Amino acid sequence: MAKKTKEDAERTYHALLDAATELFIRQGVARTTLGQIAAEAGLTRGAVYWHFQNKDAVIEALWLRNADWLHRMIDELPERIRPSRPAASFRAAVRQLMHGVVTRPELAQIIRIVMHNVELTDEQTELQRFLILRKEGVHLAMEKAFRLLRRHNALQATGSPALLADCLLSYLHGLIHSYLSPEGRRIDLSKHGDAALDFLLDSLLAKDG
Amino acid sequence: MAKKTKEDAERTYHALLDAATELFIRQGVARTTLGQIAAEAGLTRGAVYWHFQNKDAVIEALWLRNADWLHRMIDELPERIRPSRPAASFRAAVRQLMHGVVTRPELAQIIRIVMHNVELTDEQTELQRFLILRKEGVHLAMEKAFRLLRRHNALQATGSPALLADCLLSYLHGLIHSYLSPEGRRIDLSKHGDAALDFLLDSLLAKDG
DNA sequence: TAGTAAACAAACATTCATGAATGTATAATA
DNA sequence: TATTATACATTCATGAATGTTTGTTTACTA
Repeated sequence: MAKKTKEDAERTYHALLDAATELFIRQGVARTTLGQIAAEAGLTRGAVYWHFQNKDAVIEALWLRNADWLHRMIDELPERIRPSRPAASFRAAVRQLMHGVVTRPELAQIIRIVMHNVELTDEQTELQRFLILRKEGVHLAMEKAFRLLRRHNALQATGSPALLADCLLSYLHGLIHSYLSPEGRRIDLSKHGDAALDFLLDSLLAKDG
Repeated sequence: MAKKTKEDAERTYHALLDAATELFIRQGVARTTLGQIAAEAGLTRGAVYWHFQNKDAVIEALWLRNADWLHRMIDELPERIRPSRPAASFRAAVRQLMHGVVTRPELAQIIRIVMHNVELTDEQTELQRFLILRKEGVHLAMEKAFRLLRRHNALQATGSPALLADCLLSYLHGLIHSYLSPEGRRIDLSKHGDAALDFLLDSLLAKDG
């Protein structure tokens, strides 16, 4: 087929990512072929290989396109701790994070794919290294936030900032993992998310002035 | 090759499961072929197809072989709540659960494979249905435990037993997921597991006596 | 208005996994 | 001891996914 205008090409690019999202969630990454992705978008494998090197590159591109908001929020996390009410402002920021996962479908999709459909192995692929780098960034920001909270005497819990970050991130991971799971019975974060979060935050955070 | 004695066949069966475990963890389920599993065990694909229908059946068999202790522990959970000190006895039982994951390599392996290397999709495979059934059993036992705790006035948190079970299981899932992850920096449950657990349990449980 | 490069389609070669079918040697058994 | 079922190994046919290459059209650009 012919060359399209730059906007057409961009539309093709997004159409391929959207098609891949659908198929990955419906039938998994391993069972989805690049041919199926192309067909789902009304294109051929040539289009896929023009825009992406391989299947993993599709997932990487999906993350870059859909998870931008998440990384911005997490990077802002330390700055959002107000010296006047550090614990409350931090709690609000974490709530907003979780709320974003619930209300932003494009974010929920890529998180669901990465959580439920990407394998983690000892021998790491390039995609795995890419995702691990992002995770480390998330952890660094969270650890920094907990260091700040301690400096503000806003922590009730003992333990290193790294450990506290691990615990909160593990809990968030578990809650979101359950919420985004295709299984029948799963926690409804839009209703009980804040209450669930509080169970842990009440132990970690001190009560503000 | 020749027919082996019944014990030989059983040894072959376990050798295949062990080989599969190694490869699944090292290079993932999708990138592992049945031929590789056979070769790793010093056998051929014929042996694999004799003992298992397909790759998913290998994982199912692995779960049945390695996760038996886990299911027994979880099923016992409600009975282990002592009317004299309900909160403390429950906390001890949950700790023991997590401790089992840390100290039992065969359990850690299958949990790691199921957490990190089995895809969850909308269109469910037989393996997924199998795993979901086990998960539901786990949730039922945990919910029953929380109902008991409430009846014993051993709960500080409000919220339905189902929600509380969701929260604790999500937290456990997140902690174990991190601990069993192949990434570099991950929480060390053998050192900080109990402290991490307490952060949540202190909010959920009342103080005994 | 060439000419170049982008955006695909289509065909191809290759690899590779699967499943089935068949072969075979021996343990169990009657 | 003859027979049968077991526990594999071996071979083969099929299919499918991948990566690559080549062809074609057209949007830019100098």
